[in-house]
Amino acid sequence: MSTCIDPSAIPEEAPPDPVRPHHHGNLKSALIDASIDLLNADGPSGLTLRKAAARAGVSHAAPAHHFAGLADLLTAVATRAFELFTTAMRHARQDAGENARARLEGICTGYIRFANEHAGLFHVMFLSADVDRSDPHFLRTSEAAYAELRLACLPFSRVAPDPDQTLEIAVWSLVHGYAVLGFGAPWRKGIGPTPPSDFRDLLDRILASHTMPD
Amino acid sequence: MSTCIDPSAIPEEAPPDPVRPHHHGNLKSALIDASIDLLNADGPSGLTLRKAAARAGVSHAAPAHHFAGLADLLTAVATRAFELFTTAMRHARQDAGENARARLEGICTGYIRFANEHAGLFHVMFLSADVDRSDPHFLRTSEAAYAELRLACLPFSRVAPDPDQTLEIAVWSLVHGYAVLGFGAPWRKGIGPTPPSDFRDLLDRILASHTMPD
DNA sequence: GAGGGATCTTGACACTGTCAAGAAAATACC
DNA sequence: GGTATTTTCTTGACAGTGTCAAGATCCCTC
Repeated sequence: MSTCIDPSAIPEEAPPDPVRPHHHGNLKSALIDASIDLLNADGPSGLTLRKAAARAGVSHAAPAHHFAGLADLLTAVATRAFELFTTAMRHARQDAGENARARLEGICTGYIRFANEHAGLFHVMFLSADVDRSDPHFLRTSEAAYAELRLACLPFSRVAPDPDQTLEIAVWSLVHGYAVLGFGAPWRKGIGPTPPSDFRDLLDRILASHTMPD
Repeated sequence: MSTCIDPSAIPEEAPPDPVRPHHHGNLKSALIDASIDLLNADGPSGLTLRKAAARAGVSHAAPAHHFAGLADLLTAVATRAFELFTTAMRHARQDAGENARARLEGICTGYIRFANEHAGLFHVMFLSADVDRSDPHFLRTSEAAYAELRLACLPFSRVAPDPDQTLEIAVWSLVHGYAVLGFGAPWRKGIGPTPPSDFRDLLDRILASHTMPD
């Protein structure tokens, strides 16, 4: 009897999708990737739990098993983004060579360029009200990014270590304010004046009263 | 027959609400007020078209006749907020007296204090992705706020007028970055280091290389 | 006083995040 | 190896959101 029917010929009852098994395999990471794609494509409001799920090829409620909610996904995205941010600044520093001043400049340039080129991500990292900024994993990676900037400021400290961190806060506020008030993200256009041709002039004003280590 | 029934006794058919007439009177302004209340109470995500309508005592679709959509309401709220912002800085400047340096410091202090005390509004003004920042009315009021800061920077310009606006952009970026990276809004907690005891130290670094006009 | 435009309401739609219940697969356990 | 449990995902539902269409109501003008 069994020979009468070729098992491979009959339309089998429920092989739901041979290419996509029931288990995704690495859905958590895939959802973060999808979210970053959506943010880069459509800006801060382009990210949605359901759209991220659809882009990862999964039903709308699947993310709930990996993220407690939208805020949790946003926090994970911001965390991943800070890793990219740190490596971007690190590369900018390395490209700048050995000179301490050039290195700090490189960090700041990387900071601003990242804000412009990844405006959606940058928005989530710094401006989203939903990210849980007390999350331990988020804290660790964001502080790693700040450490990169702090390290570049160290050679310019009036006293080392500066107890009030005045210089690094000044540089950090300057570059962040400049990046945020800028210029590049289409949904932030027209916010301010034309940026100066070179950020160096602004940095000069912060470092003017200091000895140049090189 | 008519005497059999006291007209004031029967539950009349449809006097919908004697205290609230069909026409609100000044709904557009009332919606902006309600939105500001909601933002101050519940933060940036507390503002909703329907909630603003309910708070103004009006049906959920009524705002559509005064605002093209949520983005339009947000733009109007941001515009109103910039007016408050400007007067706040102006008061801070007047309280600071005649000394140019003290006046600039007052402006910056007012800037930061406003960001902390009206965090929800500040978020909409500067950080919301939905505000139409090319709206003429918005542009006018926001530029008035910037003018207040620019005016306070004028006495410190190396050359007057500074063609590159380097100084004012430096001060502006510094104070804005400091305010945004701060400190005060509960949903932004834990973002950075402890702020220095006084913003004056940071301002010193911007103005160090300049002649003090007073 | 009648017409017309502005203003508001009601109802509906698609979309959102979130929850509950169940199916399917992987894993643990005996 | 076979069963039980846990993890993972699906389906379905719910309230809340912005937005649109159609109608009721009011005010103003002619």
